[in-house]
Amino acid sequence: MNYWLVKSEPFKYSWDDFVKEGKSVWDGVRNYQARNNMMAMKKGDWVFFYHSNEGMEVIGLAEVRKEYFPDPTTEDARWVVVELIPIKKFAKTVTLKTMKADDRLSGLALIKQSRLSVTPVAKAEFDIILSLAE
DNA sequence: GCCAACGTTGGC
DNA sequence: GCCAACGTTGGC
Repeated sequence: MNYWLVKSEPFKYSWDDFVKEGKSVWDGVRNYQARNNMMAMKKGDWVFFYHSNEGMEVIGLAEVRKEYFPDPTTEDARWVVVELIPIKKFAKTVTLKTMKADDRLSGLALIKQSRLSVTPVAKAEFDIILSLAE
């Protein structure tokens, strides 16, 4: 079991949109590192849902329902998507500020590679963020 | 294959 | 709105 974090600008696609649809095909990723992370996702992996730009916080937990397949929004065979389903919205969101201030999370890929839209989260980091969210 | 120019992301 | 970080493109 692995853990991940995906970013979305809430004006484009928010947690509420995600819940309303009940699932999401994570399309439009056009970055090799982000794509490689999606290709490493296994069914049942857990994924933090993060709001970038507005909010700047981890808002909920999702799960990988379908492993990677070709991105239906492009003819280009290089790009793939995964399908995610919402699990739960957190009682307390975890802000970027909180995560940056926590020494235990200094290695978080979200912080170190701030532009990457799909990042891995270590088990220890996952547990810490989850504990801050409840 | 190098690197300057350019575009995009996202925090502030 | 600004700009740092960084990925991509294209000329050489």
